[in-house]
Amino acid sequence: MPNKAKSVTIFDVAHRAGVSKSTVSLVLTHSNKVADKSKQKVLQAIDELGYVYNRDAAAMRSGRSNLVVVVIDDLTNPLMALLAKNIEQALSEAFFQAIIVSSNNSVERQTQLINNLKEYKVAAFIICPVASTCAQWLDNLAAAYHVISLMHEVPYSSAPCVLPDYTKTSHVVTLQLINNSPKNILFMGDESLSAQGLLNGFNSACKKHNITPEPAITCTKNTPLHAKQIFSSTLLNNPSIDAVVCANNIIAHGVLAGAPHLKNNIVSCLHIPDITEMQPRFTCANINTQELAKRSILVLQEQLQTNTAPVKTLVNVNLQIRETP
Amino acid sequence: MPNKAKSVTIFDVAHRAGVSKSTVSLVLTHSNKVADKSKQKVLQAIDELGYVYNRDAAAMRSGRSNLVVVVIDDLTNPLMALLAKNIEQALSEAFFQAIIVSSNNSVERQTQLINNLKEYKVAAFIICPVASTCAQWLDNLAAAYHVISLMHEVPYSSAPCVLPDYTKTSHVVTLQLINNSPKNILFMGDESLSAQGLLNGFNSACKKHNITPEPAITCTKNTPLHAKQIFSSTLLNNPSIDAVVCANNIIAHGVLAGAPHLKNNIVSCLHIPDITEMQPRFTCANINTQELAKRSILVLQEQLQTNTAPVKTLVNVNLQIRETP
DNA sequence: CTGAAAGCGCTTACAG
DNA sequence: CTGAAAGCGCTTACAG
Repeated sequence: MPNKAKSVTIFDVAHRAGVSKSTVSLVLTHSNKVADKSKQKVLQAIDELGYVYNRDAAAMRSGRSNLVVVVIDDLTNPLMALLAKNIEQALSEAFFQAIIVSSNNSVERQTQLINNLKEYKVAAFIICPVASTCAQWLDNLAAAYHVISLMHEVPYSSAPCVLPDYTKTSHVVTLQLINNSPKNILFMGDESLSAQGLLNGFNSACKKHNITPEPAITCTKNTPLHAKQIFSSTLLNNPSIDAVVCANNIIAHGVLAGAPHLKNNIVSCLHIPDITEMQPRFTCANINTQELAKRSILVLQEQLQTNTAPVKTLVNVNLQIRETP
Repeated sequence: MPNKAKSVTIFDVAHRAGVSKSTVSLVLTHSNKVADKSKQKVLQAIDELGYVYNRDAAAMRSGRSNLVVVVIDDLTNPLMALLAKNIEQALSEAFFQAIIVSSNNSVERQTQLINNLKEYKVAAFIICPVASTCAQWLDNLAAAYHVISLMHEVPYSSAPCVLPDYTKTSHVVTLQLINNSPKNILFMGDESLSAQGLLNGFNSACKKHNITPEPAITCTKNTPLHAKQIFSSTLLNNPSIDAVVCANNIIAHGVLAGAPHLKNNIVSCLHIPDITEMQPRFTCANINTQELAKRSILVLQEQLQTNTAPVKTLVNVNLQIRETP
């Protein structure tokens, strides 16, 4: 039962309203150089005919579009899903239409998606780049399209980016942990583009207290089970570890499962929302996805209006201390 | 730094390849009535010029499109995020481009989104309808566009739908619980469109064993905290309740928190993936999102090719019994 | 198998 | 403030 009578065009509207096509077009583009009386007639005709605006035709003619592609690295990560939702909302308030797609942490899929979407007229790409994104590739894209890198920064790329202050995140979380006077403290990162920032903040916090941390460890898979296995075997080789800073609460849960006796000495940098959790189980830093979304749109609008130099926007995070159970 | 030299068109390609526009168009639309030699010349010219196909122009002229809008009710529900990912993948394999948007469980937002997206040329709408969706509205939409209702069925709507077998889900889960010979069994539903199906399966399982269940309860908010509060007060009024069938594991976690002594008598119908969970904590039924995605695409393709009568597709679920801890 | 021509539904100067 | 005309980049019959 598809598009029947899809043939209502501005010509029909103009005819019915007793004005010219141009006038209808001016009404549709919210121009102010149209008489109020004509405008009312046009709006009424639109209503009576059930006319729907054809944005493809408009975009083709004008060279402009209100479509913004949002490439999420992993929709099944609840933090990224929340971010996607907030971005969509913020775009909508700025009169853009979001197109959300997921690259599933695959650089090939990321490339393919963007190449596919280049074939449609879009105003910009907001990308949460996957780990192995090439800086050259991103810069080439940014040379031809409006691009914003969100949540992660591709090293040595000059594309504008908006992200949480990861270094501060791990710094404050680590300082909080050091209050417990641990002896041997370990950082467990993940494979995301932001792991380095987290490690830096961790190291600087240790240095501040003249602590030499254990050699940092990376979880290749972001699951509690994997984190548990990795941590358990690390603990076997180095039983003196008595405190752990984890990149996120997924990893923290795995570490806790592998070493329940450390439960007061495990903290998490990024808090990923967890549906069955009734209250945060680890001291962590709260990522403000709403603020990230808002900032991205501001940067985007600035880019669209004036071709300004790319900027790096760091969004603040707030320490959230676990209430002792 | 936007679209510069965006002016490469099939005319330029045709010129460079030494053929006509028509020939280039035929190559682009994968027609088989073009000589191999010409095809190679065209492909080479495309490559050399960095030509990118303009699908908006093509869609406008041909009246066809490969864009499929996927309206998710709540992206922050991990089960729906997973479904979105699988739908996108399945669409991609069928040479469609998915556009994912989230209605955030708001019927106004759902309407607004779809009205906005009607202004672009799209091939179909795949909608996970929110609770208060009006059947008349959906039927009107389905009269003008290709529409598939996914995960939820709007009562009395005649739009084709693809969903898990909710009635069977709660039925098998309840039967499993009845094995523990509980005395007073309660159903706790949510406010989704699928709650009725779950309740039916629950009731039929009770009836089969000549059990009269307690009056069912509905959680107005899908959070463990709310479920805990609701259940705790229910238990105060009716302390004899000793078994609970929950609509999903979010609710089940709340119930468990409110009544830890019932831990072996709490089951969950729908399993919503939970990032920090290492293994399922409740006996539940597994929803196969991949199968749901695949089925949706099959129904969609059938609709597009032949305007067949709308069908209702129920996808099977598998009981997953919790291992006793 | 290829070329010339018309047209999809808009916007945009440009005259009136 | 309004109208007639050109054109955005394609596809589609229709002749050759």
